[in-house]
Amino acid sequence: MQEETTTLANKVCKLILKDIITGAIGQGQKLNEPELARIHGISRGPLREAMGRLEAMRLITRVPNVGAHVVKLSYDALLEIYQIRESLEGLAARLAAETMTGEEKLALRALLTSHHKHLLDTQGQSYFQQEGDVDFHYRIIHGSKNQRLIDMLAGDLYQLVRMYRYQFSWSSNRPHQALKEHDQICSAIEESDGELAEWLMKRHINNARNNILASMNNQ
Amino acid sequence: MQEETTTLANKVCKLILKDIITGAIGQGQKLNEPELARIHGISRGPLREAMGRLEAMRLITRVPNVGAHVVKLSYDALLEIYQIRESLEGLAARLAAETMTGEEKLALRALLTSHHKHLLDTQGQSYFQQEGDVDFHYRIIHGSKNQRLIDMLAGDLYQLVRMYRYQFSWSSNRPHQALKEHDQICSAIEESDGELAEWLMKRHINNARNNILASMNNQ
DNA sequence: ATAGTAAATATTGTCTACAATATAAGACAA
DNA sequence: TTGTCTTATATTGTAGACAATATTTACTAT
Repeated sequence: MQEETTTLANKVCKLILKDIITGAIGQGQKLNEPELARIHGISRGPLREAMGRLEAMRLITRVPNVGAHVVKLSYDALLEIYQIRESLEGLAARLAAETMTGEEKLALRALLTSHHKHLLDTQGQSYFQQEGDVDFHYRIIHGSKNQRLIDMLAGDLYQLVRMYRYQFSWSSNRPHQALKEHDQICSAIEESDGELAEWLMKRHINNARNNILASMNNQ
Repeated sequence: MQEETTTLANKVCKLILKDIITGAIGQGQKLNEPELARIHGISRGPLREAMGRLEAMRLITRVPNVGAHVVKLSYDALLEIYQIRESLEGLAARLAAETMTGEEKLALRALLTSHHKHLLDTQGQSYFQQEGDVDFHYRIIHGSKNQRLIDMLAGDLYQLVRMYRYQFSWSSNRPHQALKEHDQICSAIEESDGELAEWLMKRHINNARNNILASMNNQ
């Protein structure tokens, strides 16, 4: 087994990333460089590099000579993200339908079968449901074979979505419906019907968006 | 007039960015830290921060303990970008049609009028035509009012597009057609017809994409 | 001559110290 | 008490030196 060799900035970046996503470092909180460096036992050099990456992901914002703060989540920003996801994941679904190999399609179907089983076992509501959703979308994104698209969706954007899931905990209260929609998308991909896959994916994400809107009005 | 105060990393980042986009620093070229620092008269600290941002824009790639290299442009990557632009700028056009103020719409029309005049004066082919195209798309993107979308399109993605324009010099040999398409999009926006604006923008970018494909086959 | 290995060099990663800027605390006047 | 200015403190930005890793060069054996 090869020893995983990486840079300090990388390791610390992942640690801080996790703290931000889970909320251990709260929204709007200031990131103090000497303090963070001390906590992780490194110097400010690599720490600042780590912070630079978090800034690139737009999880923190930096002002020269002032410092870095964790972004503040808002429903408006979340809706913006879902608009973008609808466009981009729609594209991803179309490309996936056109280019996924038979093997990949089988694996996607197998994933859905396992989700279906889990949903019956746990009667929805479980944490698994969230991760399952992520997995499904993740596979389709990668199935698009468009590297730039993959980077945009599976990189920065999904970190933010994860952050919202942790901290807004809106726990999509429509697991059966969502799974059914996944099924439809999967079928379209199996039949290499790109146009349909795109349309279904856009509707699927739009439904999720409306779900968010509804939970907004409840508060 | 307020003195523009910023950080060394910021300034040097912009300088190197320009050199990469114009090709002064060629594709695939290694970026030597001590050398670059000496050239710009700064230390390696801020230089590395600047490089971090260029990496975030995906204009350079870094490998731990090895170093940074300028990305290599390829038709495949360019086509990937145009697929994404088609989706995202289509979305931007729809949102712009739905949310642009009367003032913004007037300014957009004025821009097109000026482009039309320029095209007659210079019989196309001019450098201006490129920048004009950028301006038009830029305004629509900002008209969308979706900040995340604006960042994605007007930020990283457009730097790459500029780099391709400089170094592939495919000088879209269809200025009249492109201007006509801009006109149509502008009209749809003026009428607040979001659906049509989206459809026209997607076709517009797809045409540009086909133009690239054609110039690929010529080589 | 070539392949492989070991020393030498160069480059990147990291740390510490200092300079520049911003923030907080305290003194003074209204 | 409140607002403003001055001073003190803390934090960020930058520089330079050292450590760790990669690359090149030189050498040896086949």
